[in-house]
Amino acid sequence: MTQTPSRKREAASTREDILAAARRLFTKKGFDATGVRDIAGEVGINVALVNRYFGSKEALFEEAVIEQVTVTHLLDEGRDGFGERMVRYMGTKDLAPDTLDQTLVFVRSIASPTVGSHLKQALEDRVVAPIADWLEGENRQQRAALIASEIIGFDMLRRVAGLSSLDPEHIDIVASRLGSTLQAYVDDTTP
Amino acid sequence: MTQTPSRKREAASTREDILAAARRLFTKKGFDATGVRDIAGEVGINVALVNRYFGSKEALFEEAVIEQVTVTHLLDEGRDGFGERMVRYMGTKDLAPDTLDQTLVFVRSIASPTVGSHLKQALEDRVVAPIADWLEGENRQQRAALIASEIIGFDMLRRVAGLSSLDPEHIDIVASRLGSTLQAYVDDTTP
DNA sequence: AAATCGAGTAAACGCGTGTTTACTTCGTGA
DNA sequence: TCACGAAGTAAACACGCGTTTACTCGATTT
Repeated sequence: MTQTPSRKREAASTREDILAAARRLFTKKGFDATGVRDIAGEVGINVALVNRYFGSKEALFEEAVIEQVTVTHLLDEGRDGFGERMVRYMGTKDLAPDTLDQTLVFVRSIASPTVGSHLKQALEDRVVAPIADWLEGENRQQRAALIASEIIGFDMLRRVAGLSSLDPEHIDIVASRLGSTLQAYVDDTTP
Repeated sequence: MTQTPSRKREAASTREDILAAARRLFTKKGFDATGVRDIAGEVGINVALVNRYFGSKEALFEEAVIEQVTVTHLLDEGRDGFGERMVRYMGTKDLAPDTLDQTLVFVRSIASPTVGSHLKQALEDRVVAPIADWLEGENRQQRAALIASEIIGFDMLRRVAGLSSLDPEHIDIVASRLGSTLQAYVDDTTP
């Protein structure tokens, strides 16, 4: 009668495995619908290790998700052609990503009594504020908020709600329209 | 020792009270974060009555929320000036409504394993499809999906995420920009 | 006035959750 | 080599959930 064989016994890589599994599951099902036993099961470890390494499920979410929230990499390519580039990027993303996906985890966890407020703060500090700084002209705060809202709204309806009219096969129609909408916010030209 | 005084003893109005409390709480906290004991507590009745009148929490959600989803009343005033009118309507809604609020309940329950799929279906059948029928010209499905995504995205960031840059005091800036964006989708004029 | 039937209550059931405690197992340095 | 500390496990804890069962109460009906 062999016991369940114990694991690699390497704290650092186990920690990373937990983080990776947490990102995958939090993205797929959101914070509340993801159990610590789900995470431990994916990694192949005992439940207690999650709390041992991260203190709590909430703290794990903080490190696995919140600390990773960023948007600067999307702004690096400059303001020219931002709209269409962004829509094509967002509009062809995989429906079932196996890594952290910021939009999905945001939409699927924003209602959580536990981590919802953390996500709101991260959106404000790490998404909208950097976009506002990146813009030029007047009303940057409002334009940045509108840019974020259109991108998140689009991604929510396409990938979370599963609207087939926004499938990648219609990317050209969507990219030309939503793309120029976003570009108008970037360039500060009311259409 | 007086027992807890029993209620009015009127089935029809009790049922309505449960429906009203359910709409309020589902809107405020979403399906998963709302307990049947919360609902019963608001009405001032015993928990068992909820299942007695509605069968299950899920069936209660169906009757209290899903069956109420509609968008036609927003389309009645015609296509002229739709964009600005819609943004002003959405942009000045109360932050803490005490009745069913479609956007809030959608965003806060879309990740639910229980009712998420019902909400997706309702969005497709009772929101996007009627908008598409209401439009004229080409690519109605895509334009309708984009209209819905912008409105929901805006409302989500303003009222769920609480972005202060979208506060009613900035309604003029937002209405002129997002309003003309929406109008361009309605009129089928690429800006 | 007694019988009846439905509205409402109290209490428990079974299950799943995040977390904690006590234990075992293994690699390594004195 | 052997003890020590860390990595991992097993099992339970306390709690909240949706749901169900058995009961009480009260108004209406005959």
